[in-house]
Amino acid sequence: MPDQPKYQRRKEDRPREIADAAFEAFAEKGYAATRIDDVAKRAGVSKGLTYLYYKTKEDLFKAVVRNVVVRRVDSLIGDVESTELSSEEFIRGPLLGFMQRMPGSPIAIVVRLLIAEGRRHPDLVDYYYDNVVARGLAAIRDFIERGVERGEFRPAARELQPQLLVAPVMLSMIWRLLFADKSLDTDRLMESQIDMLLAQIKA
Amino acid sequence: MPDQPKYQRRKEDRPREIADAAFEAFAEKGYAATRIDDVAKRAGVSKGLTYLYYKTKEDLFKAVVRNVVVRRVDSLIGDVESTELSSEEFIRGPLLGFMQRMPGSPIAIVVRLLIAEGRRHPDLVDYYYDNVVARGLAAIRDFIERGVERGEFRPAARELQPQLLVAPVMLSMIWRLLFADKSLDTDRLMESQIDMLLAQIKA
DNA sequence: ATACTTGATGACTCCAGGGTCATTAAGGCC
DNA sequence: GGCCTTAATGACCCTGGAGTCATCAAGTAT
Repeated sequence: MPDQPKYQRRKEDRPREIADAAFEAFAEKGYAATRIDDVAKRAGVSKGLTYLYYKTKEDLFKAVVRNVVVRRVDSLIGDVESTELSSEEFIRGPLLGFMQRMPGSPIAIVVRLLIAEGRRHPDLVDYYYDNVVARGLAAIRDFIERGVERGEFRPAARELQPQLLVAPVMLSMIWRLLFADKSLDTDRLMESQIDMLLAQIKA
Repeated sequence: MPDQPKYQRRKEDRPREIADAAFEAFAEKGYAATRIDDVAKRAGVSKGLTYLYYKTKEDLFKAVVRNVVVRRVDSLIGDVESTELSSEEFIRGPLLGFMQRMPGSPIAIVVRLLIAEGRRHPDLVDYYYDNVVARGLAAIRDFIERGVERGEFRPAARELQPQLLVAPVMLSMIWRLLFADKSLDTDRLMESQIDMLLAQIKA
């Protein structure tokens, strides 16, 4: 019977592991119904340790949201600027692909958590707005502006509300969160929207 | 000192009054954070009485959702069929108006509650799907079909996904629930979407 | 007026679960 | 190998809030 130690000390990795476990738990049950004990078990850790790294359940919640958001957003926005495709090619290619992946991504779960708990965490909502919404909208506006300057879009394209592009993504997210079983061709939904928008703004 | 009775017995009205109070409370705080005691206070009633009419907190929640849903949906769907306007006039008039009112209506709050708590109440989600979503989508499809038959819409309009009309409503709801302060011209958003859709399907 | 039914009350029970802390032992250092 | 720091444990505390029930009194029937 080799006496393996009861645990390893892994100060560096614990916070992330706990946050990941918490994300899973929150995703499954929502904030209120998630038990810290359950988070700890998923992370393979005692309840007490969770409180060593996160002083309260709310702290943990905030860490989880910030975590997911930060990990995801930058990559996308980088893409928009680095591409060498024409505007239309970019929209129908990488951008459409990204939009289609959104409803199944962790961002969708963060959105649900925010809708559910946002009222009680206004600072979190602000954080999300600044780091995801505002930056996303700005990126779309920049992209349109560039298209206009290149002569690919009509100048009137500047009046377009970026939210028109986001709306079917939002609906698809909610649809999948609520009606996972009831089928809806969310990919086609986004394609159609892009068709309509391009028809409006193409030079 | 007139000896007014401590309470009246109002068997008939209590359930609705309690459900209304509960709706308010759930709207403000969400399901988990709402205390039955608080609901009772808002309804001007003792906690015990709440349990006379609704056996558990969950029962109360379900009653609230069913209540709001039932009260609202029928009126709308009736409108669609009774109108004598042309299809375009109807869309740009009453339908647009209805869409614009959605984000501020109790339906928006029910949507938030469902997103937050839906996972744990699948029967409620089904109920909502059958009574709101399915019927709403069917109404839109019927409306399009009628437009095609009248020669107002191109036959290809039949291929249109009704969700394209709903998407900006959804986004506006979520936007207002989360970012009440950050302004967004949701009315214009819906108008633009309708412009685009009509451009696609008009004969 | 008196008795009876039942709508309504609110003090009470009970426990789930967030948060604490005394204790343990991993693992680095000399 | 012995010592020390501190990551990690888990038994415990304690509050808040869902749900109960003995009791009261409003309204009704006789």
